[in-house]
Amino acid sequence: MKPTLPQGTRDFNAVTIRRRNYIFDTIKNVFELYGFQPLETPAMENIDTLMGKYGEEGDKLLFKILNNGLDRPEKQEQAKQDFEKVLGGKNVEGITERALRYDLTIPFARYVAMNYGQLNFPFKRYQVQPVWRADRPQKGRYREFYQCDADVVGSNSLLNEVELLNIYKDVFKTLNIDVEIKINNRKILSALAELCGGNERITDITVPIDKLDKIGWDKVKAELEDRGLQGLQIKLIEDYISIEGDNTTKLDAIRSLIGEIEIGRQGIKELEYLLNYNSPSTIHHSPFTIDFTLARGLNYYTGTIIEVKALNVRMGSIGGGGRYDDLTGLFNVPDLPGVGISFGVDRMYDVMEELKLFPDSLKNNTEVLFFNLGEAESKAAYNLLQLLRSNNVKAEIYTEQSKFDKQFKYAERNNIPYVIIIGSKELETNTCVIKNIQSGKQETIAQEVLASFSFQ
RNA sequence: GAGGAUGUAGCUCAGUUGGUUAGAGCGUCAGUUUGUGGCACUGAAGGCCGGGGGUUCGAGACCCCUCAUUCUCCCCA
Repeated sequence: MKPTLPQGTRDFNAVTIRRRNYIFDTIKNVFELYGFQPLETPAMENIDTLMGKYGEEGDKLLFKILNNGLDRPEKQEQAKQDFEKVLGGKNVEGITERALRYDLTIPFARYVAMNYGQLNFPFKRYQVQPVWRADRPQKGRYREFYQCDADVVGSNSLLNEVELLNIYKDVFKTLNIDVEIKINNRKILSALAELCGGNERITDITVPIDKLDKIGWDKVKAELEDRGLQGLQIKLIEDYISIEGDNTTKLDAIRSLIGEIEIGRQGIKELEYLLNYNSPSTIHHSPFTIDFTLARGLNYYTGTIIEVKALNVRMGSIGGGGRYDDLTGLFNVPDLPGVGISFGVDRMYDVMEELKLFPDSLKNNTEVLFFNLGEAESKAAYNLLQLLRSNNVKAEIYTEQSKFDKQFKYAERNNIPYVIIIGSKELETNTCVIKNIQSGKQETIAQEVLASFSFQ
């Protein structure tokens, strides 16, 4: 058979893994630095845990796992009936009762709800694991990809937002990725919705304006009309999205637009708090940008919302997050507020590769290769090999007794800087030849002093 | 879910208005060189031209179907 990969999945070679680990390690270090503790959850969850949490679209994108044992004779009749229902578009427990995780937030909420009694609140966890979505793959979109999340539950304090914003700032600064960190507040959008006829309009308003930078005002306007918004309301939304300038200017403008509404005032106050806390003297030079068109699709967000966009490159968002007042309510633990952020590592990788941001020092591999030039020769080499390893020198031996040509090429292609040659001559005199592949220089030394040779 | 592009050697790709036995570069293997790689030269192996059907005297090329990859929209990280 011809081997292939499932659509949207990838193998990772050594170089790629080293680079990915560089990103993972950077993020994890910052998470730990801010006092977050690691958590891992299973690749699969009960399907009930995930269904209905990501909107209609999300349900379609869940990878569902077929139950085992459907072919057992005593189950076949039931299985056929259940499958009929599946064909009608329903999920039936008899056919599938598990699904692959779609994000890290809902499994975390499930975990918090299950362990509510044991956790020490405010509870801060980070999680670095793959998620799966049955989306159609394209640039920057995969069916299996990693998310790195940090969340805090059990605290209403905006200090948590301050922390998370600074985590974003620190990670992208360390990795040298130029980003725009955009923030907004759902309460401001709620106030706008209220002015447009009620809070239940929020989706009709946010979905179109979220697309503004992509499709332009005319199309946004058309979509608003389709969704039943009318003259004065559309004018208001136009005024809203037309707000421009630095953060201070934007705050002034939004105040005069929706400042009459209580929830809007709250949202503005929160936004102002975050910007002042992070950069008290120079609000306009803040690394964070107010973006009133930022809405975010997930409807469980209730306060601050954040999204990170890489500059100088065409790529969807590489991170996002926000505050949710009642995530665990879905699992019968009400009134537990939380706030979290997520890093999209695979997109960050693509951005860094495109902008050539990976340091060369990541090519960390074997330092020494012992040639294999015969039975007795390789045995002598093997003893020295183990000696070097015990001195923490990354070393290997060529396991085939091949021509020099081959062994040299192996060293070259694997970027191994040194080869050590022990042939019959060296065997007799208890010496070995150390050759630097790059410079071509070589020297013969006694085997007993090899351990103190400095490879660099 | 909607639309576009591309499938030819291990890899990257040529292949003219349809015309003999399908090519190049890189890589692989062998040799020049049995204890010294990179460079050079010589030679070799390697192809159901994604799959199926059709048009034609004749299809890698044209038409239809199908599969795969990729990009855009929707949505998202």
